[in-house]
Amino acid sequence: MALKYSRQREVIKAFLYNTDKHPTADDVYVNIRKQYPNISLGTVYRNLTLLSDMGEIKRLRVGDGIDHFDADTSPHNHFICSECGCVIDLKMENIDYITEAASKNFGGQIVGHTTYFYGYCEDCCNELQAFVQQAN
Amino acid sequence: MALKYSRQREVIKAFLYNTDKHPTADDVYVNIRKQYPNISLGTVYRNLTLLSDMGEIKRLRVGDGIDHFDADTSPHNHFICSECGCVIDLKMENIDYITEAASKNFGGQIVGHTTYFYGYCEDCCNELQAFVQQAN
DNA sequence: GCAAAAGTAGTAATCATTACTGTTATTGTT
DNA sequence: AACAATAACAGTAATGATTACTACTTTTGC
Repeated sequence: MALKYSRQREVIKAFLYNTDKHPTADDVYVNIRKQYPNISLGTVYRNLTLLSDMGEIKRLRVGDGIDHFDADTSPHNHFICSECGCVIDLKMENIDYITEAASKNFGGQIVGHTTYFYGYCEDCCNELQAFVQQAN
Repeated sequence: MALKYSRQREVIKAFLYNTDKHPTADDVYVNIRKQYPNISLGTVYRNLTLLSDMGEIKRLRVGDGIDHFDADTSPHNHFICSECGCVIDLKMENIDYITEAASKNFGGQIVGHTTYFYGYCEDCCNELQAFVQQAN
């Protein structure tokens, strides 16, 4: 029941805190194995679930069928590139007021929302533009 | 290449059009098997993918790791009950203007968004209230 | 230093989904 | 109506992310 220290969990946490990407369990596993070749994929999954249950990290279901994880638990929204699949933090105003709009004409209770924006990231926009120019 | 008629596809489409629920592939499979015991799960998956690629239905990734499907392709938002997992259509004003808020300070191009509201559905709210009253 | 309990590595199992394969149904053409 | 081309199917095997299990290792309070 009581939580005990584990080096593996610390390493996983440190890895997440030191990236602005939004890695999957396998991303975490592959990267940490460079330094700790013995770590088990099950350990990575268990600790990611544990950390997100404790609220220290956030689990993102971005729609590609694979869970991503984010050490930044402050309220913010995400963008997912339809081309390369990358996940990017958005610096935008708070839009939680949309829950009020949703609460109208609804019998139950709305607690919150998850919003993902999609489109083309800056890199993919540039590549696409280069491709079009080359064609001319 | 050309699309051919298939009874199975028609039945799948009809089932989806006659429910206000948002069934999973397995829901569709189980229900249609009552009438067509020979239908294959693979056929259900293939046709659901085909229909959603053609834009006749919409694939919903509601965050439970299982794809749900909706025959209503008109723009509307969904609510997912944190208690029972049900998916409900929301009758609410259009909130697509949030993409403008997201586009500010963003280098790429934002095409759209997927927003899911969560909380407790009417039925679960009532059950919860009954439970609380019973405790007093 | 020791015992209780939490955590781990490694592997097996699960579950949704997709791919494959040999057969069946549809369709445009005689 | 019969025919050939090909889309679609049923049934099954394979895939990929995730979870469960088990015997061993760490941590921790005394």
